[in-house]
Amino acid sequence: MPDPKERFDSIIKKLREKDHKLTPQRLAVIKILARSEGHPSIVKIYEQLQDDFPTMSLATVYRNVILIKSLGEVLELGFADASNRYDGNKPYPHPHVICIRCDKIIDPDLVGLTDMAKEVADETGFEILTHRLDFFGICSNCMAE
Amino acid sequence: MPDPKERFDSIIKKLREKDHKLTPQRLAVIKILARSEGHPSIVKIYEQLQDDFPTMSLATVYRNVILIKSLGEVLELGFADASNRYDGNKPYPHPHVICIRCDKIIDPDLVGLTDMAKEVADETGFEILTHRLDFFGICSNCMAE
DNA sequence: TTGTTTATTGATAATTAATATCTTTTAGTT
DNA sequence: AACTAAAAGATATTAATTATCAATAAACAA
Repeated sequence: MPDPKERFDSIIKKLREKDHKLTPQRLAVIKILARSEGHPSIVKIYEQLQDDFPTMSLATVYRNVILIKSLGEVLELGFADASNRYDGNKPYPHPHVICIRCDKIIDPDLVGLTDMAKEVADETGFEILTHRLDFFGICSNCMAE
Repeated sequence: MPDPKERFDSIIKKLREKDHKLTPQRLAVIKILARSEGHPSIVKIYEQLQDDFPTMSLATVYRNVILIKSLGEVLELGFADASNRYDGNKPYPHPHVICIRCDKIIDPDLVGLTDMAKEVADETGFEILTHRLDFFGICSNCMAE
């Protein structure tokens, strides 16, 4: 797992390059994204900021996450039920394992995916730009119940 | 590709088993799902039925697709932008290649995914129930433009 | 074939996450 | 300290999906 501090600095650097202002709210969102503990949702980020920024608007969280995403510094895991989750710690495509009971998301170690992308490109004639691999199941905690 | 006729019959069989009524609208939706040419969206299915059922409600398409899905006879490819697509021809998990320009979706031949599921299960302690693998890129047609 | 029951349809209202709008505030700079 | 443009906060809007409900029709029995 990349160091959250380094991730924070990378994101700040990109924002400075593009002349975006560094507001306290923005920095706070980035701080959470840089860690991305548990692959938080927008609302989870919003809730985590309630103590420090009680007046913060949910729209501000949306706007900032979208901005960071536009810089390629956060990976969006979009779901059809709109329960999107975000990973600003590893913003590049990588597989996920998702518990359908408790919604926990973890990153497994898995190799051979880039080979697959190449294989698919050769077979289909597509120029493959990105990919997404999710495994769905029940985590050991939830299974114990 | 499984024979659409056989797929149609399998779905009908399951509906009979569960004592669901076979309305003309339902049969028409199933006929399209059994083929699933191009992995249609709800609206695409709706539009295809306009000639034969001009008064059909969009809600009816939604309801029937959801019903068939609840029987495990259609694979839902959910997307965060709500542009969901459906495959009633191969209702089990399989990889997809998606053109982000023209929204075409095709099924590549690809092996080794079940091995991965096993690998992930061993590593994470999850009981893996299903998975989803999408490759995103530009198809050769769109690239030629 | 007719009648009865109950799921399904069609039409529309309700829901809800995400986005847009607009005024106020403030970060960055002169 | 003043200026300017971006961002925040509050709220309205949007749009896909789901829920509601009266009317319809499929399935089945007499």
